[in-house]
Amino acid sequence: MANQIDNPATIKDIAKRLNISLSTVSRALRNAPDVSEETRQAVMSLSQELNYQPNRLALSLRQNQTHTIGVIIPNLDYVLSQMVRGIDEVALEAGYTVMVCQSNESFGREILNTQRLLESLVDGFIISVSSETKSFEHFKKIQDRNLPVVMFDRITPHLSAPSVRLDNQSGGFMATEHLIEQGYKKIAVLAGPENLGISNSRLEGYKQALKKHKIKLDPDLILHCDFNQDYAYYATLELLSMKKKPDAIFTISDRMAIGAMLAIKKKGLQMPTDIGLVGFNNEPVTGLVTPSISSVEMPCFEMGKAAAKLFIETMHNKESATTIEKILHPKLIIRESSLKFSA
Amino acid sequence: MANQIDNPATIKDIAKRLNISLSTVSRALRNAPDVSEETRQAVMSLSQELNYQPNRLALSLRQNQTHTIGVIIPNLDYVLSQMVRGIDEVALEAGYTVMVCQSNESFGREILNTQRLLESLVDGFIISVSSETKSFEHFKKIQDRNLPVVMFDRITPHLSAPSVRLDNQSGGFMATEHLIEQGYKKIAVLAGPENLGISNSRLEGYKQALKKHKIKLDPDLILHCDFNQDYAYYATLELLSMKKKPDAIFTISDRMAIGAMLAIKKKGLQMPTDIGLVGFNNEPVTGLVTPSISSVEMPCFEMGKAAAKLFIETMHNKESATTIEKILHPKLIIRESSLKFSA
DNA sequence: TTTTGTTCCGGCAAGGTTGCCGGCAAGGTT
DNA sequence: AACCTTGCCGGCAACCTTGCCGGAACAAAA
Repeated sequence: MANQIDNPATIKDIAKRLNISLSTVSRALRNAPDVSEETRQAVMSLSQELNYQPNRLALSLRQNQTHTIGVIIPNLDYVLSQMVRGIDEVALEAGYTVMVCQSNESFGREILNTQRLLESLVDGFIISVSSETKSFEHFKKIQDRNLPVVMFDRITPHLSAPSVRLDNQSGGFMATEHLIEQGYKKIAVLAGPENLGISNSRLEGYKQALKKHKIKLDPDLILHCDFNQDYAYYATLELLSMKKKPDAIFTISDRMAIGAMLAIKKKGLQMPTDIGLVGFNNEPVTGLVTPSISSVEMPCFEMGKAAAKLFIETMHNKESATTIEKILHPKLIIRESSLKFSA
Repeated sequence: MANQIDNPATIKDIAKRLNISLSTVSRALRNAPDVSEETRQAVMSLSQELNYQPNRLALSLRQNQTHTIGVIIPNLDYVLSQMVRGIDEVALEAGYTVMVCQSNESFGREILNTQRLLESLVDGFIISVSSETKSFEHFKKIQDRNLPVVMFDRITPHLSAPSVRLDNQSGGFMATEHLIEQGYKKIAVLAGPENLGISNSRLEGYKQALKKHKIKLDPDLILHCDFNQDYAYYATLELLSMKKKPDAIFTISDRMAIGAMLAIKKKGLQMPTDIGLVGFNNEPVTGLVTPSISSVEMPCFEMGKAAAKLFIETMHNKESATTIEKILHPKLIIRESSLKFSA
């Protein structure tokens, strides 16, 4: 029953009680070689008794590292929550603490977050960029300080840093080819913001699938809109009002798929007979709505873990190539919305 | 263009360049009174030029506070994500940084998180307890260190701390009374884990509504199960296999409502005609499934903000009563699953 | 005996910041 | 002339820890 009431015990307290110097206590605690077994025992047992724990601030100040990772993400939706959980998992294991900041898809907020985390003296960053972000100066400031950065999910070529991402093109390809194989002829895409890499890659996969199956690309069937249910709703209404309206839609996210679904229902059309629909992310909601929506699954949790692992590797050998790119693979989950010919 | 390449500038650098003492620089930067206007100007302009920013570690070490709040939550589902966003919002505004740790509903993990955050020397805690937690010793350790704690959402009477919560009883009452008014006679409840306060309060509201409308309480219609879609599914199947099966179900969360919905469909029953259903939380998914599910809405974002505000108040006058309890109010959102008599 | 080596320990500085105290000079008051 | 105020500044200690260096004590080798 040591006095837990007072402030936490420090090395100084131990030294005083044992009548030895600070240095000796420090060495004893760190199992340094030049301490007699006797004093080491004494220090150890007293430190246990006093429930000594090294002061992280002092340690960080001394060693110039905080064992903290700054994580910047656009929001905390289903996908990113899973990823954060993955990051957390690995970071915890490796003795790091994580500071998560949401940019709320705002460029200004992202800059502010970067700023704040730099002030907090984090040891490095794991970043998924906001959809609003077109300039990357604020991230360069991180690299100016020689801190490691890992990008994940929403990566950008404008920043040279190791990254973890999905094979988005493959995902787009799978979704589109599946629709083609189901007999859909005029397949539209609801793509995300034009400057967003993941959106464009998925779109690229779409184009690739059309090409493979010798379907002519119709630019009118490609709509860019915000990553957002409402926009997708109106965009779909628009699509369905075209003279030669599409018979299938591939949306770049499930949020958008939901919007599209609502619009399709609004128009009184049936899935999958009148129109096919495939989303992206495989959020649980896709399995719950009627009809259930096919979607491209992304290993979110794994991706978070991979990002954290890559970060820690980068941390340990800073000289490593910045061009490491870890790519995870998607999986198509087929549900009612696109299954014209059931098995 | 100062040398941004090197390590961040410190007070010492400024002092050297201006040939004055550290103390004077420190005072000048803090706008202390006893510095001549002349030197203050010099210090200010040079500090701008060198892009000086105080080292937070040194500051924290000196002032014994880190301006960091430890947040412990059971997971990052829809509800808690919103709340975290609210906490973030207020904390950022007040100059605090937030460290979020997920317990994953695990008692052991919650203890570990507490431990880690204490080691990180956070200035205090904002906590929503895990459903597994029955002992609260680990939280007492926080209070032993005299750090402020605010509980939110899932609060417990076993820890005396200011708290922010929903009027859960009222929520349970609203949901149940609504079902009664819609003509349902045998209303079952899928309650959460027995030791979870929010679950019991909602259940209490249910009982209160029955009492008000002079409906006899049937203990067989109250099932406790985990906060979880699968458990709810099986529990509902069980309910619907009873001889005198219920004609309505109130679930303590939307996750469970989804499970119940799936079971109801599995049994081939129709909502709202054969059976009514009301959930809790008003997650977006409730509006998307067919039939859409009525649910009790909870102001998550506001609750997060309130928790952070309360924390900051508690922080500033530590002597304040620990019994402050801020209560937010729910709102019933009526959808198809319970609307027998549409307007 | 002197040299060399070993074992253990203490002192000091550093990391960046602030609070307290004392000091110095210029001016004003008795 | 002796004293006190005022304005400004520097030194030192403290927060807690670790790394480096030097030194004391003693034993073994020359």
